[in-house]
Amino acid sequence: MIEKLKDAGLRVTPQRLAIINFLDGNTSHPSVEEIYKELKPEFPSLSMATVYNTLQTLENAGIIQEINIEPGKRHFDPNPYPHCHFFCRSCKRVFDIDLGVEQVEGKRWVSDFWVENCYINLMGKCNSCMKSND
Amino acid sequence: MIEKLKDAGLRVTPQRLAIINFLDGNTSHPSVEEIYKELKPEFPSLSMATVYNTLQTLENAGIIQEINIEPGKRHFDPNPYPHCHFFCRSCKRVFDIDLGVEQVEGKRWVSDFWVENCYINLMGKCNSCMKSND
DNA sequence: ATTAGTGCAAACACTTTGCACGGGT
DNA sequence: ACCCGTGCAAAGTGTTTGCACTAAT
Repeated sequence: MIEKLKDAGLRVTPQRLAIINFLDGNTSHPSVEEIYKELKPEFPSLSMATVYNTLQTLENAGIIQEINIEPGKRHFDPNPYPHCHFFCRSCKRVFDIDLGVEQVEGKRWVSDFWVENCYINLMGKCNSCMKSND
Repeated sequence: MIEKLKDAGLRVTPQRLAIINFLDGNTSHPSVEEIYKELKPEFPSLSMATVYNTLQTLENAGIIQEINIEPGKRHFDPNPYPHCHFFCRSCKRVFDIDLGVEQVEGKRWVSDFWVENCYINLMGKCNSCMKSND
């Protein structure tokens, strides 16, 4: 991921490294605030603005993907390739979910629209919330 | 739609009628503010709170569907059945788009998740924004 | 040396809440 | 008469912005 940063002509700063390290291999699909809270102890000077900036930058560079699944809250996924997500309305967590759907990658025309991204979002309750009746 | 209101045990108020009338047959997928602005002249006393309340109520009753496609802004569709949407990043409009995908309706288990809704969202640029280079 | 990136605080956009009043049933 | 729905204002949540300072190249 650090290589990808350099390749994109972006500067390697401690803050960016920390965010990348936290996201890399992370399957929890954290929100902006979760990322901030996680890194704040280690980086007391870290500001929300930097987290927002960095995530936006990484997304623009195609290194991560934004997940717009929880109304009014942005989540991020270190895996930039299209895949399906599930949002639990009860515990508010985001999961990867395999629907066996083959998602087309890359930009293309679909009828009258120039499609750049495709998102498949499922909503409901995760198993543990179902069990505990939340 | 008015019948559906009554069937759901909801009161038929002028505000709700106005919102339903505006949405019914409307394919523009308006945001909350667009609905408010449209109806305000006709209903000077109308408040945003009522618009939010009503839309939430109609969604809960399964009469309309919410579309979470523009980050940080809610849109609504009078068609409550699952179908695909396209969001133009340039003009910020939401369109119906036919992918020829058969979407399953109703709640069901998908692997470990209790799935209640499914959304397929495409993002990019609409034809007219492509042409005008916006 | 240059200029991209950071951090702070204030501003912003959208949504929710509490409560008194009014209208639908 | 009951009580659901409305409207107002205030508060809440998440995000963006402007600008001076700092640090990566």
